[in-house]
Amino acid sequence: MSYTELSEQEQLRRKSLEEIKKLGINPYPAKKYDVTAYSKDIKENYDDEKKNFQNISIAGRIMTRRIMGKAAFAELQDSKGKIQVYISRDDICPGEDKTLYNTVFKKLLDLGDIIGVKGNVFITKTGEITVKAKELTVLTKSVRPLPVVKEKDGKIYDAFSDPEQRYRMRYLDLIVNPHVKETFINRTKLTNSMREYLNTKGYLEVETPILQPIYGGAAARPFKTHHNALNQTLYLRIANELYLKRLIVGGFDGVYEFSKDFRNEGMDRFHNPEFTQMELYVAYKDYFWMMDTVEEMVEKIALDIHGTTKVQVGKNTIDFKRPWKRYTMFEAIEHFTGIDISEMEEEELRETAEKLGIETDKSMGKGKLIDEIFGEKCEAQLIQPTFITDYPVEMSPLAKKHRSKDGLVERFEAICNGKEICNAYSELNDPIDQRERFEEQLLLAQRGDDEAMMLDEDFLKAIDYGMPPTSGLGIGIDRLTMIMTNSDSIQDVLFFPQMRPEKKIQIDSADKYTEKGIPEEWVTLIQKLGFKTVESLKNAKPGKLFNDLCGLNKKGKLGLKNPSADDVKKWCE
RNA sequence: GACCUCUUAGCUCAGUCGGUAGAGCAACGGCCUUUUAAGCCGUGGGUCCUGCGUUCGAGUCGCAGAGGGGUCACCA
Repeated sequence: MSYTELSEQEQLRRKSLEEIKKLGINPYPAKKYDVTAYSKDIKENYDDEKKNFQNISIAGRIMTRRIMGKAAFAELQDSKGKIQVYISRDDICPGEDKTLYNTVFKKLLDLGDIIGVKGNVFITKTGEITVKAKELTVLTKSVRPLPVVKEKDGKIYDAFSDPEQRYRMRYLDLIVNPHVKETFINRTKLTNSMREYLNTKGYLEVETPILQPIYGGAAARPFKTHHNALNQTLYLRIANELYLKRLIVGGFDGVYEFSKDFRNEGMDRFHNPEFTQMELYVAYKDYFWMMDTVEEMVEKIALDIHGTTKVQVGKNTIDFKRPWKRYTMFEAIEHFTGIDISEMEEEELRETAEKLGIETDKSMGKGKLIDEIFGEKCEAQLIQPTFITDYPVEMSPLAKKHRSKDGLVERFEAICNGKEICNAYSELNDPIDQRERFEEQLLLAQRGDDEAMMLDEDFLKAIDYGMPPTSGLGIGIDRLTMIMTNSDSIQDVLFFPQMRPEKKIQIDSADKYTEKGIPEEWVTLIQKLGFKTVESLKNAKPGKLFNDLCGLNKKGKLGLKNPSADDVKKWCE
């Protein structure tokens, strides 16, 4: 990056950086800085009677600054929040030399710079808890201006709100928008709480392959990659179900994994190509047991994050208090449409779906039709956490057939705020049935379903040896986090959501210009005027370019020797 | 992938009927020793997303493209 390409403010900051160095101050010191107090703790615990928090050190970013002659107030932001700092010239410069205040603090430091302050806490006349600085240390000079967000009485002015910028530069979002940090802290609280719950129950956290030779455990298009040494196609996992089941075969009673999964499908506010699921498998249990477990676990999570089971999500207050409502899928459909479809065959289902205004096509079998009706007519209306049980067998090739109802499997999903948050089964452990189900999937694939599951011989082999009756669960961590943090987009609960790359403008290097006889010192100026490649100069109007270049030279006081109009004309040929 | 919509200063945004761009904050120069979005006076800062077209003249109109957001489709 050359100097003249920088904005005015960036240039000034770089100049300040040099000035600081000239004063013998290292703007990026190597030595550790001992922080002994944090903004939030000071604000919560300072007691003016006791005069605690004396001789403390804090460190953070300068967020606002108000300078009044020999004294100044600054707001410092550390990892926990903001606190005001009072800096008076004669406190930080007790001797004759007032450079640290007059020059360094007043002139050379900017908003966004990171400093350390040592001093005593007191309360100002206006009642604000403030650190009175005795020492000030420059810890990091920032050479790019921060977006400026102002706040008064909890009201935000000029918020840094462009979603593109916020997601591409999440670090800025985190600095400037405090609620963002809160969301991500709560995300980690959520996984910690869940992990704690599972560990207390004695289940083992494990890790299984992300690169898989055969993708399985869900219906989705995968990301495909290639391993050179093995000369083999590998897929990024879409789920880890089949590996965790192998571990149950291997004799573990309960295993779980927080699993980054990858699905090569559309993106919207509920979908990101990589996302996180927690999958849990417990031997000798069934799906009724698993419903109790999910209720208990999610209730605990709500309590750990919010201290209550009630969570505000948009306009809705969602109460995770046990027990949750339970519907079979047929009951739910009857409840919301008034139609009992439990005895219907494929043709009648198709007609019913059409009557309800749902588009159908020939590739849709019985199970898919039922699923569509449910998805269209019921799901969005389920706001309070609700279990939907007993799904059609066609949609669930890894779930055990229902103990008493033909054509159904022992499966449930928990729906909350109109969206699925988890999916669980009594796992299919009959190896013969499992093989047949995979073969049905192959037929579906031939019928044109490009998300049908692949047949995994190695997994079938494992099941042949005998997997105990097992209940399994997959719970969407991003979705659950969205609900628990009142976020309406998945991008708000992922630090770095997937984005298209920013377009790079093609820029020629300086030697391409010098080859044409253009002096090197003019190259950055020419580029600043929009001619990023030598080729593009052919489109330039030489007279205008000549004027512009001399203008920049004069305006920027660069002291370069102006080229002649003829020189410039030659450059443009 | 389709449709709708947005893109102007470091940030948030105005910009009328087509006439070479404005505000607040931030920055810079002043005044000011406890301010509360501190204030007051002054100054600088722009590839109006990109390209092409219409026009004497385009931030503004048309077409194409890029990126973002929303809705739909697919999915969790």
